[in-house]
This record gives sequence, structure tokens and C-alpha cells, in this order.
Amino acid sequence: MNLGELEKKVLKYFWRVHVSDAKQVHEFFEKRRGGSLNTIQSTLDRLFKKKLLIRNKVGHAYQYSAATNRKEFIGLLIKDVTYDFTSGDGESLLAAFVSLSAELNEEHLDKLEKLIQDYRSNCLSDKDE
Amino acid sequence: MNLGELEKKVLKYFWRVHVSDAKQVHEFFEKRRGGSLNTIQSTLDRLFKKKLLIRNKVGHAYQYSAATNRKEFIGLLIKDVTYDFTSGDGESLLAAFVSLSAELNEEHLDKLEKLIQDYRSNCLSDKDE
DNA sequence: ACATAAAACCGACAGACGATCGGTTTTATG
DNA sequence: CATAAAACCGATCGTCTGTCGGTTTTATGT
Repeated sequence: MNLGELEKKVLKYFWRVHVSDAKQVHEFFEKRRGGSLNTIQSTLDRLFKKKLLIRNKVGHAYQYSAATNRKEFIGLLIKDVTYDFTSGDGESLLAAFVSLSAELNEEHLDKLEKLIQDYRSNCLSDKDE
Repeated sequence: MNLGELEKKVLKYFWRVHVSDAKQVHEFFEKRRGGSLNTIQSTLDRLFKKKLLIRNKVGHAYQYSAATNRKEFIGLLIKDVTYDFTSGDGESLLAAFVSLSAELNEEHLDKLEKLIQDYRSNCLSDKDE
């Protein structure tokens, strides 16, 4: 899965705004980067086809929203980008973790351990952002 | 950074074979997927320009080898692909970890904790693969 | 029911990039 | 210095994103 610049910006937008139709998205982006409504529409459509946005029709227009929250999405990205270099089995995620270890200092390791603890004792909760 | 199919295959090749010139790489791939020597050469050159291969001239030909081992490379991929969706600060890697947590079961968490322990007590070692 | 406005949809084109390869230039070496 | 080997250059093709004009579909008010 590869994402263009505009697609990335639109995804970020939906993590902040949650629900919009093409017109609203266009209004937002028109100010800071220009581009026609049609450009936004086809970008929304491409993201929908990539299953990164969901939509349902309300009146004339589709109401779009993000298919995943930011953290889930980053997880998808990582799985996707590492897929070709791991066995694809369950262990592959571990490999990704290990590969990143070299980037982490003591403080990060502490935080990571804490996150594991939190996750263990809190598997049911579903906090976003 | 985006990688084509052949580029990915070539990278994997160099993690197994370590050093080769274009001719040798071509010999390897010609059997299982065809393609001319020139195709291999430009792929090697592209990977070199992307700093994923290193090379030095020996006689007529460049001797290529991987610039990173597989784990380091996966780390690079993850940093790269998540960059646009994290603040780019040190915390960004943690965000990636957290995002993957949802994919992990108990067994994985156990292994991950063990890996952290290993890493803490073993920061100096440099084992590959 | 039907006209109309709003939005979706289609098709085209440009710009990147990877894969592919033929042809030319450079270069190491006998 | 001749030659063969390899690097290098340039062209083409396919795919993908961004872009947008024009057409078709559709929800809605009268």
C-alpha cells in the first residue's frame, strides 16, 4: 500500500474531524493548498477503495470517515511494509519490534515495558488517540 | 522510500549472499524470473542511490553488498513509513509499538518482554540475523 | 411527476517511479 | 594500445497519484 501526499493529508484530516463530505474536505484544503473539488473527490474515492475511509450516503453526498484510528493505521502500515521481509507469520511483528530496538534508549525501553503492562491489564479498553 | 518488486528481491538476495557483482546477481535471478543483465544493473544502481546497497570497484566490476542487515532495514522501513504520521520525535517509535500491540497475544507479549530484557543486558553485542 | 441543482462518476492527461533493455562510452587489463 | 567487460545513457512501458473538465446519476422541492 502506497500513499500519495494528498492522501496522507486527507487521512490526517479525518483523524481530527471525524466526519465530512467531499465539499467540507475541499473547503478545508482549498485554503492551504488549492485544488479543485474533483481532486478531493477522487482522492476520497481512492482512499475508500483502499479501505482507509468508510462512507455512507446521506442526502446527495457521501459522508466519509476514517476506517481506523491513527494508531491502528500505523499498525497496518507497519505490517504492510514489513510483510515482504518477514515470514508473514505471527512472529513477523516481533521481528519488527526487535529491529526497532536499536533505536531505543533506556528511557524508551522503560516506557515500552510500561505499555506492555498496561496492555496486559487492560486488553478490553479501547481508548483512541 | 518506495521499493519495487525486483528491488525487494535483490535486497533479500544480498542478506543471504553478502557480496556479488551484477553478473552474479543476474545469474541468480535469470533462472527464476528472467530479465537481462542490464535490468539487474540498473536495479543495483537504484538501490545504491537509495543507500540500501554499498559498492566498491574491484577490477572491472562493482562489488555490491547490503548497506544494512535485515533487522536494521526493517527498522528503517518502519521509521520511514510512520514518519508522516508521528511527530518525528523520539516518541514516534513508541507510537508505532503501541499501534502494533493490538495485534499481539499473550505469547507475543511474553516474547517481547524477554527481548527487552535481552536488549537491556546486552546493548553492546551486535548479532545479525 | 418532473425540473433542477448537487454530487457522483468517467475519462483524460501530466508527473513520478520501477522494470526493462538496446546501444554507447568508459575502463581495466593483457 | 587493442579489446573485452562493465558501467552508463536514453527510451519505452506499466502503474500510481494528482488534477480537473465534462457527463451522468440522484435526491429533493414544487
